[in-house]
Amino acid sequence: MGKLELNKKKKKDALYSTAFELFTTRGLAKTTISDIVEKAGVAKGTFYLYFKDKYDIRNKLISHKTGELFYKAYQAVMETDLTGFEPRLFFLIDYILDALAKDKALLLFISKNLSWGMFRGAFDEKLPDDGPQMYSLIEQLMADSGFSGEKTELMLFTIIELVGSTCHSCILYQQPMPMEEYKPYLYEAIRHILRSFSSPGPGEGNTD
Amino acid sequence: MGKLELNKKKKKDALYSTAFELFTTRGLAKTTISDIVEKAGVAKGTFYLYFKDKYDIRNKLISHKTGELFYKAYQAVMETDLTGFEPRLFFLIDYILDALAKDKALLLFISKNLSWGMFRGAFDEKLPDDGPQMYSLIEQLMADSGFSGEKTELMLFTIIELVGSTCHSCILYQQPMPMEEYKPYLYEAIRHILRSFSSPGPGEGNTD
Amino acid sequence: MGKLELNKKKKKDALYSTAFELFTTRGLAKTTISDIVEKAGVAKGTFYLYFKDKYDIRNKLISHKTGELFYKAYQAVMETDLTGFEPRLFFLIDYILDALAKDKALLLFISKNLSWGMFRGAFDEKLPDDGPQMYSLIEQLMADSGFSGEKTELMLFTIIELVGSTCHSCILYQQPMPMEEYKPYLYEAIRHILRSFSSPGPGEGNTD
Amino acid sequence: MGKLELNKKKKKDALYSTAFELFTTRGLAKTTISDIVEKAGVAKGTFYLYFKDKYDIRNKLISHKTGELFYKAYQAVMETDLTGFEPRLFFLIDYILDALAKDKALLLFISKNLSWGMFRGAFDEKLPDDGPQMYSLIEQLMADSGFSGEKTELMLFTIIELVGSTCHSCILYQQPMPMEEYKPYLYEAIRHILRSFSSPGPGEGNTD
DNA sequence: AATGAATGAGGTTTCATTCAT
DNA sequence: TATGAATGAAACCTCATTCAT
Repeated sequence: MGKLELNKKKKKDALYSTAFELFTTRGLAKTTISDIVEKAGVAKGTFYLYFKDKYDIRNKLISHKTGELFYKAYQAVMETDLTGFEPRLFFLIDYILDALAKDKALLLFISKNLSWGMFRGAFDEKLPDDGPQMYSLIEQLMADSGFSGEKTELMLFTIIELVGSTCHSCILYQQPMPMEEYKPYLYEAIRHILRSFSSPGPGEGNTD
Repeated sequence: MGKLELNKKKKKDALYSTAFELFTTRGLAKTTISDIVEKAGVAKGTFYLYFKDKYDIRNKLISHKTGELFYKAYQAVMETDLTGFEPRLFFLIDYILDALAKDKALLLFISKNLSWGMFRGAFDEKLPDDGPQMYSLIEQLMADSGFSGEKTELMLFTIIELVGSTCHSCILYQQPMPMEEYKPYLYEAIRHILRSFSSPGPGEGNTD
Repeated sequence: MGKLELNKKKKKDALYSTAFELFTTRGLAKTTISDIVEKAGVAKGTFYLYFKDKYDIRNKLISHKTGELFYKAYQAVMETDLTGFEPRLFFLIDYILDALAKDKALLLFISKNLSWGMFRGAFDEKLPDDGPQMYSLIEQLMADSGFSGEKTELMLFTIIELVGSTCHSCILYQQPMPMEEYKPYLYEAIRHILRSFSSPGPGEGNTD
Repeated sequence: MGKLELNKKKKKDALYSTAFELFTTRGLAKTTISDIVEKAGVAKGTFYLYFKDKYDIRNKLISHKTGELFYKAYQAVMETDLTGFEPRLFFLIDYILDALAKDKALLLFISKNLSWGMFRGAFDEKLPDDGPQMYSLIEQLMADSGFSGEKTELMLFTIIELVGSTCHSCILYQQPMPMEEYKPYLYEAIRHILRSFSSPGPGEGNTD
């Protein structure tokens, strides 16, 4: 990479990290492009060389940050000796919840975006050099764990929405209780949900 | 109520309904106070007579609309012959999901705010003449159904977050599938969650 | 005075005193009519029954407050045994300076308006029931003191401007020194000014 | 200075001179920022690039205009053959009074600000490229004139306040008489004041 | 005489975007 | 590529004033 290219990347990165800091501290609506470029130490015009507007850089950041978090969680799973889908899934959830509990700004930022849309590549614009997509990582995990079955997607959807939504409330507002206290109930609920998808589906089996 | 008072209420109501319409059609960020007052047919100063700013009227609207929806659902439950907590709960959920499916603008507006905070009176400012609070309605429902037990709050929290979060995705984006298709799985999952809270709690019972 | 008349005067007085308080604490520009009526506990429309606008009540207040101060000073002089113009003049100045030093808000308010214009009835609008005008009080003082002479008006003008201007700086900002320290020099200067007007006027006498 | 820098200065200067013109013709309160930028031919945003608000540009203008006037007066003194403090002082006063009599708008603008605060660098913000401070100019004049003595500052203060205050009344309102008529009396008074500071101070010497 | 809800002109201020350098 | 002064539309908000009650 030439000197020019390096310099270019440096400015872009400065914009990314500054924007993230400002979005998480003062919020999207109260962050202006002027704020970002000033703190990043680049000129106003430079911003427009790389991003269309505030929402453009926001979307790219969400996509990037979420992907990064899942990828780290996935790597952590792979470094354990765990086998089987369920243990690995709980490890993954645990990892993510811990990370978010430690970085509430991040949680607030990706917020309820930690949901299904993210997994299905609903985002049009990605960081160009982003790694593998999240959904494929989970599929990988399931394949590696010998897990396979119908309705798998629905099961994942249900679990992800439940985890994302409850952790938002428990971590950020300690409502109705802190995450650590709620976790046992959440995991128990997830275990039951897994079973609800393993047993003959609604309307399929004999429910007499 | 005198002529003056009536006129006062009329203006305020015009602001409320116009703001709701604009928020749900073009979004909060793209709705200006000028838009609201112009469409409502009142002067700009009048807006500031009743609301601090855009966010003030938004919050009051969310609180009001959510409360209204729950109250209607509660009333509908009471008009049925259903007895027992579970059937009533499913009727309530069904009622709300149907209402939201029919009014996606409302869903998008109260969006993921259809969550725990709403139930616990976390909102400081209510419409002055708002009816009973939502949480007390649910408690009423449970008491009437002879349902009582510890961890009831946790159970409600878990279910509400799951329903709110999944319906957002299924109704608004048909992701991963339309609500009607997902419903059987959701209800089955809820049934299992209910059971997970009925059985001895995590770490409490014998889990051999 | 009937009950109605009394009530009327009460409201007007409330407006006067509230306006004075606000003008002296937050300044004219930052005081709104809304502020005044709210604090005075009367309705907005009531303000317009008695005053044209903010500047109207301001002018009437200045005129009133200045006249009041001079009248008190005059009365104080009259209660002493002092005779002769000079001793009485210095007593008068002393009285006023002390009063202003004790009430800096008042000084700031009548500020540099404590000047010639005030003495010559330059103000069009007076408080209807204001007492005798200031200039006639001084004339009275001079007549009572057996003082009379040409150029008397010029002498008074010169002294009043000097006192008003220097006390503004010394009392409010202690610049270049506090009033108490400056006073001896001021009085000495005034004594010399008196002499400058007693001696043959400029261009009149033989100045060889 | 580059083309860009020149253009920048041109805009700022246009704002300064337009603001001065409007402030002096229609007054501060009745001049809006919209008026200024429109007449100056720049965009509204440009104003906020250089000034905080109306009061900011006003203060900078007062400081600038007063300094300019004093500097011109000082230069004029230096071009004469006058020696000794008193003749030079009277020349200086004369110069300033004439200038103000010819430019009543300027007098009204710097108004009673032509006072002690100005001399002691009480102003925090100056035009960046402002010349020497006024007080140091007077000190220079006194040093050059071989004049030195205690209480010099007090003497200057007394004279400046007297001149500033009386000229305001005489020039602007011809009250109690036009400046030209009052001048002989003013100068005679100043001569006496000078003597009052030359003779043993109040309470210091034998005044029998 | 007194009220105070309603007005809306008109002010201030912000900020995304452009473009000459 | 990078700059940052300049723009000006468009937002916000205030407040003196009116007038029906």
